[in-house]
Formats: sequence, structure tokens, C-alpha cells
Amino acid sequence: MTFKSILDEIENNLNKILSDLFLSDVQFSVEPAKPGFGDVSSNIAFLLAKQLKKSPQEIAKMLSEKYSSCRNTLVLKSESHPSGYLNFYANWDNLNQLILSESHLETCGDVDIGNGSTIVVEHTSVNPNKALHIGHVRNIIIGDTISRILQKAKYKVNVLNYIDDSGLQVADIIVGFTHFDYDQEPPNGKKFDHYCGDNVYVKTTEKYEADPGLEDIRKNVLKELEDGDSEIAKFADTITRRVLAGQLETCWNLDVTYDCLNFESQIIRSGLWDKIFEKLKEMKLIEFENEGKNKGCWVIRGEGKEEDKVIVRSNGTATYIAKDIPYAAWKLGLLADPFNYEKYPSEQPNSRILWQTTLDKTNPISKNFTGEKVVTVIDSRQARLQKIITSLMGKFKSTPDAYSHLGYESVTLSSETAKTLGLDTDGKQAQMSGRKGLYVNADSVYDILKEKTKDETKKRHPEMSDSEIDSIAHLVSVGTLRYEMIKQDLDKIITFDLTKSLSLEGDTAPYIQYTYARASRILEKSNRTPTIDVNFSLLKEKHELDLIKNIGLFNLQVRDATNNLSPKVIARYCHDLAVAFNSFYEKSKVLDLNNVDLENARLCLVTSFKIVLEKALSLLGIKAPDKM
RNA sequence: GGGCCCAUAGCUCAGCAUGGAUAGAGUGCCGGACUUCUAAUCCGAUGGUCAAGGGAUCGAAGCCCUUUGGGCCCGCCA
Repeated sequence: MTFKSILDEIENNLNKILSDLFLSDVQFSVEPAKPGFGDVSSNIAFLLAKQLKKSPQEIAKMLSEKYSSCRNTLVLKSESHPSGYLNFYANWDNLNQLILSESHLETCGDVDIGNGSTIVVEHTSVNPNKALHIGHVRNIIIGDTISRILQKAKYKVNVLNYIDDSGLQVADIIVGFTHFDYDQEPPNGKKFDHYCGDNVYVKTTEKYEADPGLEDIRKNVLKELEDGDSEIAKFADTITRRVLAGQLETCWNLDVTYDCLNFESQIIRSGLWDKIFEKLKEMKLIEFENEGKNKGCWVIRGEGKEEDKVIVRSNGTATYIAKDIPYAAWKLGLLADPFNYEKYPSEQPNSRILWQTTLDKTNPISKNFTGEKVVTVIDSRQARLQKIITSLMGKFKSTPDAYSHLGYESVTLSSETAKTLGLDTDGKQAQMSGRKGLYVNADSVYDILKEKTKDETKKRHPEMSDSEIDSIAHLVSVGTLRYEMIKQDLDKIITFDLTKSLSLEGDTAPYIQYTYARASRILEKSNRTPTIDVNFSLLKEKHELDLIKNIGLFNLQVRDATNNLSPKVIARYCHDLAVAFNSFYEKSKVLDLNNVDLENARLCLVTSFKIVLEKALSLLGIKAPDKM
């Protein structure tokens, strides 16, 4: 137990007081207090004001008096504030010990919300015809962070990446290769995914605009992609897998890994659609139109004033959204699994095994990557389609919230950055576009950051070896990028600027990582093995207690982040922890105090801080170096 | 025409779910702190009609309604 212990103690006591007063069903809050108002606050007096026909202040006073006779181990005293709040002061001698010894446990920060149940997180899912750009990175980092948090909350998480290898975007580069003779080997050793995106895709789509007659070729290729035996499909398969390899390299470099890759082409060929189509008809979730503009189509009725959505065209083929329905149902385990599984040919960096679906029956391995719940990370431009899927899944499964769409706003380019890419936006931010070549690649951003952080590290540590500098710069670059993508709320647009967005100061990962390095140095120089057998009551300075309090809030933050599927909660927590430590660092010396007991106690605090920050950062996929 | 999201300090954002105390950070600008456990740091100063208007409430940045400004979505494309 952690800081939550004192909250629980207070809540229990208040409930007891309420029942003694024959009051019940009051949903009062017990929360960490704002600075200057003790350690814990409750709004209970406000809520009772009407019922008791007294002012909140009077009630708080009355409750505070009653509280003093409650059994307490963690509360020193309660106090009524003139505003009406009931504030509590912690017995820090006891609470210090509780929090700091807890922090050494492997389970520190764990909350049991998932209870071991399975949950699918699908993210990334980028068309395999181009390299990942900074907009995709937001999706990837949100998805990866959420899956780490859910794991901490005791879910068994299956991370999926959906590979749309039979769509229009893939058809476009295939047309480029087959009709415009693009070389299959990129020039000057360019990464294959970059080459396909920057050269083949952009240039091919330019040609469509110049010659509308090419549209037929494109349609034909698209059709052949769905037929697994066609030469085009086989060729496309080799191309998309090479692009995918490049994309995965980018993800792995950012410490993002997966459990399984699901290929759209295989979903199409598996016949899952036919099964779900029958089910939709049976359950009368779709209707056949006999007249009107959608005559001859199967549609889902729009709610209210919304338009009907065509699912099956009048020529009998399924639309884009229709392809998503069987996949969503498969993720929830609602369909018999038509796939076998094989290991992906390359290994992931953290040795997590990556599987991929296959329809090859020669060496059948079955696996289960479905989940009782599903979180699909897609940007909010897809909200409408995702709403339809969510509602359908709610009807298939008894638990209506089993499927959820985690939406987020897009990443746009600042006008300055757009200008460097050759687009004058008249001072406005610009939407990225893979087709128009208007984007900033993830790999380039990483490279820029790496150079920058290398320079910074060299400046500070001229004595370091190149490999040491390289590994620090890698951790800091990845951290910076990941933190930048996660620190604000999902519904805020991120305007990416090549210079401004890559700051290493202030509310950034390097700030937090630097704090970690400071702690590491203290422990290193102390030449002592950390121990928790110390006199905790020696820690009583305000900034010490503040740091301890922050350390004790870890599991509450994990709970908050999980319940709200909100990764930024953890980002803010890491930042708060670092701020608290820096304040401690400035004001309290740890070493050379000529006071062994105090030194031991402070070393214990530094150790706890380091352990908890490391765990919290790991939820963000960020590692901190011991020196930087 | 219908739907979703955003609006808080010069700029970028927390706080809003669950109304209550003094609306917080970062950044910028100005000033200060390296002979010290690492200055990618810290301290101070500056900076706010919480977009506007209305409503319910003892009490609103937060809840409800309206308006304005901005972004996005609404194809038998994917």
C-alpha cells in the first residue's frame, strides 16, 4: 500500500462517522491536498450542508472533532478550513516507512483492474507502401504506452498491428513498379520504405492526376490484389513485406514491439467476411435497399439524421468499412479462427516473440491473440466509422463496451516546417499527406534528434567514448520523441515544428532523464549499498515529504491512466516526480553530511525515487541513462 | 445541411470526468545562482474579463443552452 493507505484510512473513518450520525450514501472525495492545505482533503462537508442545514464550515468543524477520536495510524490530525474543506495532516513517520519500503517491491505501482483478463490493443496499422511519418508516430506511441499501462493494471495484453496490404495505396506503388518501371532497388542505399513512399508513391499518384486514363490500370491492380494466386498479388506481397520490414525497424528503434501482425489480404481470403455477412443478415443489423440512391446495396441504417452506410455495393462487393467488421469480430474472439501462425522472420529487440497470421496449412500452429476487450487506436478522423463498428460489436457481444475506439487528434505541420518541404501555407498549419509528399519521416526526426543530443552530450562529457555517447543520445532521442507525442491530451492537435518541437529543456523527456541521472550519481558516489533499514523520521523537510508523497502516488496514477485510457497522466506524473526531486536536490544535500543516519535516510529516499521513476518511465517506453 | 473535437498567461499546454480553498506548468522576456551530490538544473520577477452571452446552483474555468472563431468527418474511394 502507498499513499492510498492514508486515503483509505480516512475514508473508512469518515464512513464510520457518517453511519454513527445515521447518514449514508454520501459520495464524498478523499484526495491528496493542494499545496498549503495539509496532506489530504475531503469535500464531505459541502455535500452534507443541505441535508444538515448547516454551513460547510460548521460541519467540517464538527467532523474534525469527531475524527480526533477515530483510530488512526497514518493521520496526525484533522483540521476544518474556513472554506469548508476538511483537511488532514499525515503522520509522516509511519507514512514514510510505508511508502519507501513499498517502493522497493517489484509490484510497486501495480493496480489490479484487469484481473488477468485479456485485452487487445491494435495500433500502428499503416499502409505498407511508405515510411512512417511523424503523424503515425503519435498513433504508435499512444498505442504502445497504453498497452504498457494496461499491462501494469494486470491485463494480459495482445498487441496487434494490422497490415492493410491489399488496399488502394499498395495498388498505387505496384502500378509504379509494374507500369512506370521503378527499379526495385532504391538508389544510394535508401531505406526501402522511404524509397517507396518518397519516390514511387508520390510520383505515381502525380501521374494519375496528369492522365486520368490510368485509373483503369489502378482498379485492375486493386482487384488482382485480392486474388491470392495472381502474379500481381505475389509481387505485391514481396514489395509490401519489404516496406513492412522498414516500418518495423522504425518502430523497434522507438522501443515499440508487437505480438502479432494481421494481414488484410489474408482476412479477405479467409472467408471471414462471408460468415459475418450472414450473421449481420440474420441479426437484421443490415438491410437490403430496394429503392432510392442505394438501390441494390446492403446498408446499415444511420442513427437520427445520419446517412445510411453502404456495406455491400450493388455489384456484390464489400466496401472499406465492411472489411473492418470481420477483423473487429475476430479480435473479440467472436469468430472461429481461420488462421495459422508463424514467427516473423526477424527478431524484435526485446526478444518478445512476434507472430504473423498465415493461411498456409502445411505446418499448422494455432495461437490466440483475441481479447475479452479490444482497444483500437486510430485517429479521430475515423471516429464515424469506428462508431459504427463499436455499435455493431456491442450487439454481437453481451458486454457493450467490449470494443472501444481510442481516438486522437492528428499531427499537423507548422507553417515554417511546411515551407521547408516546399509548401507555402500562408502562416497556417498544414495537414500532412503521404500522397502529396507533405510529411516529415519518423526516421528523419530521430536522426535530427540524435545528432542534437550527441552534440549536447559531447559538450558535457568530452571524455566519453563514441559508443557511450551514442547510447546516451539514443535513449534521450527516443525519450524526447515519445514524450512529445504523449504529454498532451489526445484531443489536442499537435503542431509539429522541426525546430521548436525538438527542445531538450523544460517539460521534456531529457529533463526527467537528467533528474534520474542526478539521482544515479548520488548513489554512485555514496559507495554504499542502499538499504531500507533506516530511521525514516529523519526525513521531515517539506521538500523531502513532498518527494515521498509523489513517490507514493504512483499506483493511483496508474489507476487513473488505465481507467481513462489516458497516457498523458503517466507523463505528467513522471514530470511531477522529477520536479519534486529537483527541489529536494537543490535544498537537501545527501552526501558528506557528517550525519550517517540522515545520510542513510536520504540515500534511501534517492533510491526509492530512482526505482519508481524508472518504473513510471518504463510505462512510457522511456529509459534513462545513469549519466548524461 | 448533419455530426465530432478544440478555445485558459505573448506562445505551447495542465486543471474540467466527480462544481467548492489562492486557476497551475513549461516556454518567451527581465533579473539572479556553477570552487558545491552534473546548470539538459534551480530561484525570483513579469504575465489571466478561463472565447462571448445567458441559465440552473449557496457556489462555475468546470454542468446546461445559445453565439462566435478554428480544426476534422459525412462516396456504391480506401
